[in-house]
Amino acid sequence: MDDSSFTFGKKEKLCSRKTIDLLFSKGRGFMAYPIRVQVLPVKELPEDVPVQAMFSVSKKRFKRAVKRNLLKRRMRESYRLNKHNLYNVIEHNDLQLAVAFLYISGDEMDYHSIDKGMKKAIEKLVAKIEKNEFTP
RNA sequence: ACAGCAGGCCGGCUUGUCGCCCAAAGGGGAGGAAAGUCCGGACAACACAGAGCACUGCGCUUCUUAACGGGAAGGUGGCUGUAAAGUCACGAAGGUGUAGCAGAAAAUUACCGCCUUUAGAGGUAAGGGUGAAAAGGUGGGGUAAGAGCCCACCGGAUCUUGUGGUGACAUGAGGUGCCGUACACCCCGCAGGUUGCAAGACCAUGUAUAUCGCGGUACUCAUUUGAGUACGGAAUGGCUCGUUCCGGUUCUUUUUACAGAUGCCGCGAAGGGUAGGUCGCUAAAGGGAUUAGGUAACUGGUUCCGCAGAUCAAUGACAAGCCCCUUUUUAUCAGGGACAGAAUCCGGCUUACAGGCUUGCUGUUUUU
RNA sequence: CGGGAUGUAGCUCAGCACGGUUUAGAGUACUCGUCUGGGGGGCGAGGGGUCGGAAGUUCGAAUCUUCUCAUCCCGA
Repeated sequence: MDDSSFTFGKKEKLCSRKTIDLLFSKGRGFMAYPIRVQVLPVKELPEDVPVQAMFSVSKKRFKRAVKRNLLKRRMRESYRLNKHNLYNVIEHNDLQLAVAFLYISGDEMDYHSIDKGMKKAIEKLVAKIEKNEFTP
């Protein structure tokens, strides 16, 4: 684990509209309540990082932009602090992934509950990688 | 002191750990509404010789402003309130229309009643019920019975005129019996080209070409057309005139010549493709303090500051302390801290909002 | 982010516009009756609406005005 492993810069964010479209049409998903994860192995990410991630909260479930922003920020914070495990595994397997985290629950949860969910999600994802589900 | 009316301001604070965006040097990083997108501008692209009509919006006065349907101060009337105040309406002059049901009648009214009269017929708005609204009100005279028919007072309207005010208007004097209500339209004045930063400009990527315009080549072959006007069509536009552009009839048939167009090539438009980047993009009708003018909105001067610019989208998470609120006699503990997140930028309006501070005014009660 | 449209019976729509006053209407679905031995289908009758919500104008609002809440569409 190096020093920069708690950062979450622009390089690690999933920005390309094209890859997002591809992720939701071809990627595979699983649940880790209150989060739904959508994953796709990508050949050529534009930046030299193992994972590009994005976070999303439905407008239907939360009308107010303030609440959506708050939940996205909590998810991002939790991902930032827990991602090192995922990075290690991926570098071992020589992969690049595009990942989306969608907030599914209908009510506003505090940071600790979201953190629990995020840890569970990453564990599941790591397990799937170790079973070689994403190697083509 | 309590209750209330009108206005202004604030919109938790501090520290630590780990992070994000812009700049690359320090530094800076959500709001009063960033919201709704209801008005008005700036800015950009496109359109545009001009004139008239229509449509839409606004409509008391004076001022304010880049502009406004906003704001300030003020006027008149209706409604609400004991009051402070709030709210709605208001265009010189004039014209037209509508008012279901009920009711005699919704505006040149006559069912009952009253009066004249043999009857037919006529007069009448005092009384009646209907309705949202019923012919200014009270008293007296008058009359067949009644009525502004006449008179007094009161409430309006209108004309003449004096005074005050920049003005809307206010107020005094005199004249005229002139006297229902509500709404809408006509009319008058002012404003309005359209679309919006996903506007628009540039770069990168780059695959067949339907179609249209311009230029060139070939005139071998095939097809087709032939001056001008009436006329028709298109563009401009909400519509009309006008302007500009295009088409093209002429009794029929044949031959020849000339010129043009299409089939070929190039360029441009369009179409198709791309979904990446740069600019627009933040210094602005800017903000704070102070001062001068003005009742005020606002304007001028001086001085200081340089104040978010993301692009699937930053401005955060966690912890501790303080502050405020709720429960509790108090403290501890526990729970909670409104509405809400920039997206081209400004000026307003409207809507949402815990709690707190503050100025002026009104009413009631008590004391002096 | 910008622009625009629509909310009426369980469902799909009329009626709204410039004109305010009718019992808010049609199709389908539902219930009952009837024709049939029964089903389907036909015929007849019936129930079901605070016209998305709240204020205002008016004697009177689904309709006009203002605010508000949903849903949908278009734009590099």
